[in-house]
Amino acid sequence: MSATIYDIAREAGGSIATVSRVFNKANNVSPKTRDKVLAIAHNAGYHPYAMAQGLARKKSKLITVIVPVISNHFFMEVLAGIQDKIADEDYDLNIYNVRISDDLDQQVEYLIKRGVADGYLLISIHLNDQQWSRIKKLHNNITLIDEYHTDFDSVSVDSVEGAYLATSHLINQGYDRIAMITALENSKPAQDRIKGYSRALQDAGRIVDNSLIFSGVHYSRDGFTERNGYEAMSQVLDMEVRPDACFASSDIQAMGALKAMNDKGITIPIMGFDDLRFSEFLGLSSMKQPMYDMGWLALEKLLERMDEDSADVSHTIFSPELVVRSSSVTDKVTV
Amino acid sequence: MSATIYDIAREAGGSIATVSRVFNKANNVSPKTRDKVLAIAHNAGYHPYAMAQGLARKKSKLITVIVPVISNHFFMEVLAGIQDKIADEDYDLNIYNVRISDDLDQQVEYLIKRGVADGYLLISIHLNDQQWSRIKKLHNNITLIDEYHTDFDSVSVDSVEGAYLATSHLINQGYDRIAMITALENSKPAQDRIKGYSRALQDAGRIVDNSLIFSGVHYSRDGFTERNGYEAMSQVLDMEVRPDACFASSDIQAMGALKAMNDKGITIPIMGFDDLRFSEFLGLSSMKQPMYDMGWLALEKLLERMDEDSADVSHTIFSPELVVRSSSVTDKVTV
DNA sequence: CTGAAAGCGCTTACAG
DNA sequence: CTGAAAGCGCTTACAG
Repeated sequence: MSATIYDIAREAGGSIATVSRVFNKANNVSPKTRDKVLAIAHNAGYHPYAMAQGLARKKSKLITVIVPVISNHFFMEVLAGIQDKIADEDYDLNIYNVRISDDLDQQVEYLIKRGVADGYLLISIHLNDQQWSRIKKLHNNITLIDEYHTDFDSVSVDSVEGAYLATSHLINQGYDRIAMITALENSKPAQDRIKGYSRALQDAGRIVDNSLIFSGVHYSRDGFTERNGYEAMSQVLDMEVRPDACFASSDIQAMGALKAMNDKGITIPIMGFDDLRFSEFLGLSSMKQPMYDMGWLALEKLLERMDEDSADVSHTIFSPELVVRSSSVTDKVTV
Repeated sequence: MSATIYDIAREAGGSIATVSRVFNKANNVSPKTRDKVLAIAHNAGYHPYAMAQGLARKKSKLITVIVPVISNHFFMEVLAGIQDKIADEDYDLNIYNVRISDDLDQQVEYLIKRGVADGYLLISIHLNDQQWSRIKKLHNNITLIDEYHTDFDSVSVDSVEGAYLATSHLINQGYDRIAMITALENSKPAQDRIKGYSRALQDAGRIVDNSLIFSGVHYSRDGFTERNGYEAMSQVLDMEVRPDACFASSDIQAMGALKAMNDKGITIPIMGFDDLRFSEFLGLSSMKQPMYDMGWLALEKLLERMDEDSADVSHTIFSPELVVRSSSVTDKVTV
């Protein structure tokens, strides 16, 4: 270890309390003393040891973000919002990754029990009721992003509605046989999007045909990959009675689907979901999720909660917004 | 705070030393005592408080990754490698973001001085000699990724060579007027790639024409964006004497460039740099960087360093690999 | 404005 | 196999 508060105090001819005050920006230190301490500290490369501060204060001035290892574009954008917001605050951010597996809840519990942060932002962590109630007992300052539970503050997007709108957009243009490209079966967002797709069809008086729902073969990242979309679209195009439009459960899959269509020389209208940065450059129609805003807002909520223990639980649910580009527009598609 | 070691010890009718031993997997505890402590602890939701452990042990069992806020695909892939590697180790990972600005070195210094981690992985942090030597004094366990400095273990890619190979690939196909799309002028990788581009031209007996180097207008994320590439390519295509090929300093810019060509109905051969996941699905030729391996290897080096203080400094420099797809292939491009 | 002292929750020789 | 005690590096009433 390098210099400690004792070293600085000795050299400055003062007490450790004074050194501590200087670094805690207390106002009850004479300018003279302050400058002296600061100079010596700078010279020695001294800075209070975070672990010791944390223990003494019982506060770490740290916000922990917990996110699945499947780091994707969604997470990157949410994180950008969090980072921009925290830049204004007197907190540090640190990010922990958890693996999506059976012990997901244990991993989250472990991170919270160790108790390094003053507040936690959980992104895309989906647990069951019982698991959430165990978590609830561990800490009061937890905000959920991309997940909903009555006991926690949360910021999420209505995937069901988004898929409903996307599918309706296709229906309204007169398409008959609308295929869907989905992801891993037990992925929460994937399920929600199938639900919205099905409802839209039903509300339009159509029958939901499960043979029109494709999922590819490769499931890395829960199937939200270009490859998965490529495979699924290949299957779609190989059908005897070819679908005349397609809704993909993510832009990243839609991108693979676009390539599959290109390789086969067949194009059908397609919609994605997410509206990633690059989608505009693919001419890909999509459902826009306010990812950046979600991150920003979630942190804001969390900080409020940390201030005000007893505030009512707050839930914000954004509605995805239809963004129409060339990929789903009829006149561009029909020859 | 919730239960402490004292609570558990009291309830178990033992001393805190024993409780501590149980949680530290020491072998000198009777099975009976161990089980009892574990049961009580589980019930109380107890786990040693990381800050206290860190202070007492003077070790945190933590590796910190420091990365610019400009989180991009490169970083995502590197991180994936780090994460997969650390899964086998008895360490936790946490990620801190720093802003790219004049006080970048200060931010890094601050994070290291607070001293929460046992080792640091710095990704894409570019500093000058003087700044690096200050950092060097702060901690012995620091590994650089995507940066080279004699004093630190490092894992990087030869951007100059990569750009050289990319440009040569275009030259070898007989293109005459090869434009380059670059990024922010003072971005290190951008500079290196211009260098490689220029050298390749010179070695082929060509003259480097600065009016063929375009950089777009928008510089968010240092100019490594779809938008920037779109703008730059629009300029390229508007030239009176149009270039007959183009090297873009990143795939993300190449993607925007592809769109610009599409919008104008003009196509010229193009190469990117990075070989991102989606590039295969765009048919984009590129220079492959082993991002995942870089992350994995860097962590390995760091752990070795933590074991063996005095080992020689180690540098690994990967050579990017040419990946040819349809975007740069002649017969597909010339009508 | 400054200092002495208790306390934060743990780990780890040391002694038994 | 177990316990008493010192120590990790700080913060923060309390007293002056």
